[in-house]
Amino acid sequence: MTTIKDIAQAVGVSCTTVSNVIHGKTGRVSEETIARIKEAIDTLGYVPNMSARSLVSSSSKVIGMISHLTSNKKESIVEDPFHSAFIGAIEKTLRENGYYLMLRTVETTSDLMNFLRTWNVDGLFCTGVFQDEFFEALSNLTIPVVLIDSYVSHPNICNVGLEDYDGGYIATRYLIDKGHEKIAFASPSIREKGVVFERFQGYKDALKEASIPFRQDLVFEQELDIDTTIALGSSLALRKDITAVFATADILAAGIMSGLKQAGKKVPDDISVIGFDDINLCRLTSPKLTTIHQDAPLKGKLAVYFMMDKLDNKPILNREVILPIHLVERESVKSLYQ
Amino acid sequence: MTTIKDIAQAVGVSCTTVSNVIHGKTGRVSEETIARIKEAIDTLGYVPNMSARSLVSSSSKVIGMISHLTSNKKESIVEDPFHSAFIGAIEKTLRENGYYLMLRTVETTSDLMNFLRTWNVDGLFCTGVFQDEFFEALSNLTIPVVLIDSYVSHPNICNVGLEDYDGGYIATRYLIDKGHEKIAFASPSIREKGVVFERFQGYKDALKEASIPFRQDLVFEQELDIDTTIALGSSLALRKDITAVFATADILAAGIMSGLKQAGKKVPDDISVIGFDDINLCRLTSPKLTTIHQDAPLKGKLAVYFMMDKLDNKPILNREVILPIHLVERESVKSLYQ
DNA sequence: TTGTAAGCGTTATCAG
DNA sequence: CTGATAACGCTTACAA
Repeated sequence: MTTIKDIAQAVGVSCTTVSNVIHGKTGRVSEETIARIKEAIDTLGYVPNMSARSLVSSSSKVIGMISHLTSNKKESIVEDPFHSAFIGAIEKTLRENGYYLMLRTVETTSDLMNFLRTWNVDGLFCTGVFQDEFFEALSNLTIPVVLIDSYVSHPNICNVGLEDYDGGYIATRYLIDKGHEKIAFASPSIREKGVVFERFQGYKDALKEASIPFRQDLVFEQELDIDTTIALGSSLALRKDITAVFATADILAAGIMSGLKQAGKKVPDDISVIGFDDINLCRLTSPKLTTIHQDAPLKGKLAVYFMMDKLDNKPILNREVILPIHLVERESVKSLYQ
Repeated sequence: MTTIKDIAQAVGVSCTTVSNVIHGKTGRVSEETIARIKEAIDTLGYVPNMSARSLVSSSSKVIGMISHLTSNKKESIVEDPFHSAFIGAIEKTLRENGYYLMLRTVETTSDLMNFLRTWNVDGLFCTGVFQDEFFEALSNLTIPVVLIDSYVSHPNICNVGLEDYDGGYIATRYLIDKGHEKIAFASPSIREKGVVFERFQGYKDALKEASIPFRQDLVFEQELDIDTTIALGSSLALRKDITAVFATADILAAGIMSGLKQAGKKVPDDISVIGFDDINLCRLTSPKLTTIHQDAPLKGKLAVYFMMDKLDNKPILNREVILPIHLVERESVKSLYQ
């Protein structure tokens, strides 16, 4: 393994000079030395040893992508097809900026702290953080933290999120405009200050605006695994009163459609369904799923931009960016008029 | 940050002793010292610094999950919903064994080498490796390499794969048994010694066995992005002669079904479709997709077991494990008889 | 313009 | 049973 020392010896200079050249602190080094060092680096195939760098600088160029395992969710972040969509974008952008991505699942706050110190982690991405002890810990960190899809706020922390409230509102409003009144709300568990909570508010406000009374027995909180979503669809089929359902994730919506169909119901003729996310799946179901669109790769890219600005100590003008959503009309909602 | 030195001072012993206790080299240390050291570790919150460890031991507990960017594929591994299914399993199992997972996309062989040396990477996972210069480089590494879904073989390298040939054969045979003869083969590009190549052989052999002539104009090599798959479906609808299509990935199959439907064809009445992988999507399309099942999380788990055995220098009895597949009959294939 | 030397946290060797 | 000490590769004052 070629080290700085090897380069220094080969060229006949000191380690300092080599190190300086490597870091572009080239002010005090002659053109010729620079050239010879650069050549030696190439021919000897020098690669910096990050462990050594990290040891001396207590910074590692490692960015952690953290999946916080809450008690009920057993699998790690990458299980979720939606999340995996932007993790690719994150790796790419980080790499282009000279950083490395570590994936890590943590269960407790101290798991997280240990991880950070084990590697001198330089920065952190997290998704779906709530107002709890874990968030508390995050906000006390000295390294940059960028949250994705989280409704918790702190001066130290950047957020990239979505118009979730608007999404919930627009989806519901769309159903109402099509003449629906008995609109079910299906989602994973609605936790305060969470993405789903926001969409839920949008749903309720749209109802209220249309003077449709909110009914608690129309909200269905479910796990997102395929069996439960399909089962939910089947049981929804039994509810004669419901004419439409707003599901806060496309995979949920698709599962419901499948269950509905299994129970002999036709979408959208018997019951309308609208989703959220606009993943590819929406174009593969039949009927194709009407949904609220969001741009997942852009989310990832923006998250990394935030991260880079913070790592470079650039001033952050705005800690939050909220990406727009819009409705994509396809075939899963029927108008009750005419 | 608490270091070994801090612990040593607190307890009143040397760093060596602390280090020994940490590593269970406890033979030569008194019970009492051990207890006191352990307590100090707890109360002071000591966490080992991996950079330092890595520096001195040239091993880092970092395992790389490599995505090899070939010229045509632009995005990184995690973009693929299928791959993300087992990457979660990998992170989990690695973590349980005290390792860390780095995700990294590389374009060239030297990118890879640089990455390895930068971090003293202890082991590597790769998917979809072909017989090329990149593989050459992998097989010359001194660290454990575990390949997933690759048909290249080398004494240094472990493989976890699938009965791809059988899958291709069984899928095709199933269609033939249902009376189909004009069976299209749809897949991403068929590269020698690749997963798809094997499935293709299975397809051809099943045809041959049934004395159905193989026709090159029935094979469709396509990208897997949703637009092209749907377009393929639509264009397949124009081919009056085809009665069934075997797609080597469920996302492909689903796209084709969608395109077919868009072009006014009914699956399976007008044309039958069979997929491969058995991802959740299969139960969300309508008709539900008949497919070849594989166990993706198990793949991930086994890959890690291989990795652990190699890292522990356990003897590897068998460098290859081939997971079984089986047919899952759903609704997308129609029998042409009666 | 370049070099010396200390030190980052850990482990391993060898000597008490 | 325990402790010095050197070494891993790199950066950074400080010297020259």
